[in-house]
Amino acid sequence: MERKCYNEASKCLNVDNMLARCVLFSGVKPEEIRGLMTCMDGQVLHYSKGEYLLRAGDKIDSACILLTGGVIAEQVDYWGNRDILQEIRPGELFAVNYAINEGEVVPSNVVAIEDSCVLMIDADRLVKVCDRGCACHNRVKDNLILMLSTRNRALTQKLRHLSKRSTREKLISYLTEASINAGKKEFDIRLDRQQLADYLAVDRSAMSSELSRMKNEGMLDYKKNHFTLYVRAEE
Amino acid sequence: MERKCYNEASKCLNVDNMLARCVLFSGVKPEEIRGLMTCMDGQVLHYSKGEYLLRAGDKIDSACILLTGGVIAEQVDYWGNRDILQEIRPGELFAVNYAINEGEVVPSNVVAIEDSCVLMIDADRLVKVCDRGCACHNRVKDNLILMLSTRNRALTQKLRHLSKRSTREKLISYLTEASINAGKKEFDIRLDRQQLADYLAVDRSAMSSELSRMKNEGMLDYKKNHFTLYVRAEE
DNA sequence: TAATATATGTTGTAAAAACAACAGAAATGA
DNA sequence: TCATTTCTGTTGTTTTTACAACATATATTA
Repeated sequence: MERKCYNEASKCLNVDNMLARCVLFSGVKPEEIRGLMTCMDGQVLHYSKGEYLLRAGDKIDSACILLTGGVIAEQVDYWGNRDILQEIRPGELFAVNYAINEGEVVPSNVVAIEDSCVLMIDADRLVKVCDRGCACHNRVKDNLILMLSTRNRALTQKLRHLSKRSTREKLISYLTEASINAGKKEFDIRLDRQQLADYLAVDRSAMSSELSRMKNEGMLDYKKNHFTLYVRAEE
Repeated sequence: MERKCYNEASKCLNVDNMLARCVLFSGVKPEEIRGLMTCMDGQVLHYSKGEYLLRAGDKIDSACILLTGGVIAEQVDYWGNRDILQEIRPGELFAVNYAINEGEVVPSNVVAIEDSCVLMIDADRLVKVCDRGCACHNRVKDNLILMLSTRNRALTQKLRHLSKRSTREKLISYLTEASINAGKKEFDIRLDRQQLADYLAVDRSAMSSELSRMKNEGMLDYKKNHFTLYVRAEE
């Protein structure tokens, strides 16, 4: 695992444009990125395939952006069962929540599945606006707030569905939300059946059965991704 | 529902000290709060018991802090079934994620269960640091990042457990995390059985049975809130 | 268009969870 | 200390879900 500062590393990597397309740097011009990296002291670390970037239990002080390669977050339980939580692709920001809140430990391993370059940005430098008071640093901070807030919404939403005990209740929660978002009782959903089942953490075929039971009961109608909800008198 | 600016309303409410204890205003002196409220144009709204602060589907541009009284967030599905998601107490910040991301609709109703006073802060004014460049405004922004990040961690963590399909897997996920946090295989948990069951969205007695099954299999031992995990060879 | 692949729905069976009812342990308080 | 309440564990029954295997519908592509 070798370490370089961003401005040196970027000579070979040529990732300025890629970074400029990240939400975190939205509104920052590619040519401003290098200045930003100086003031945030961005460091680029190289990991070989199979090497661990983070291990469950670590405490960290830097947020990470994957520049090249690929890494995954994996959860390994006490008894050794492994579960892949997430695949992280170039341009994605990760570990930021644990870097900002330094006391908290990282809950999962992060491991390189290809040779990878990772940009590390110290959370304090990311959050505290530097003395030079550069406008783009403030912009990054605003972007960070937006990203955290967006993620928060998505998580809250999913959690509302997953907190329901039965498949039917999960479906009702999901479909109600889709209907609220659409602003009407007829709407399309973005997920296919398998994706929806995965999202709601249920079996696909069992979910299909439940949907058709609900259709028989007159609660709703659907064809593929198009749903219609019906209020009806209790029989 | 009547509306006043903060500095006027606070004459009767006397909530400067309470606000100063909120995480959002941590590090801001009580006497600075009023200046901050001027520059953020904080408005205080009064709602009578039963009145709706927000309805599912609304778009909003202000974050809310409950000053006095009590409100709840409730989810009502398309078929009219009501579910209380959250009780909000004085000092708590809510709706901030939907205010920051203006395009998104609020997914649940918020209704006053007592006569309540609510401080509304326009999200743009909260996030954009004002021209006067007051230090405490920047401090509030830092606090907001910390709050969003903390909440993000809690949600991610809960979601990791709830994404598991079976009670056993949920328990394994929860206990593994507790063990990682403790840094050893022996630890106390903060929740009692009913709270843990609610957190994992399973039935308490079924969860108790599962725990004792796991104990019989030699995976772990426990007494009340004290748990010990055992690695053991497959029999 | 035919052939193939993919997505969705259906059914019966096995497994798991919820539910209900109760017993015993621990905590609380008079 | 005893009575009462709260918490936890246990058991049997019912309900729900997962699972597997297959049927049908839809989409894709040769």
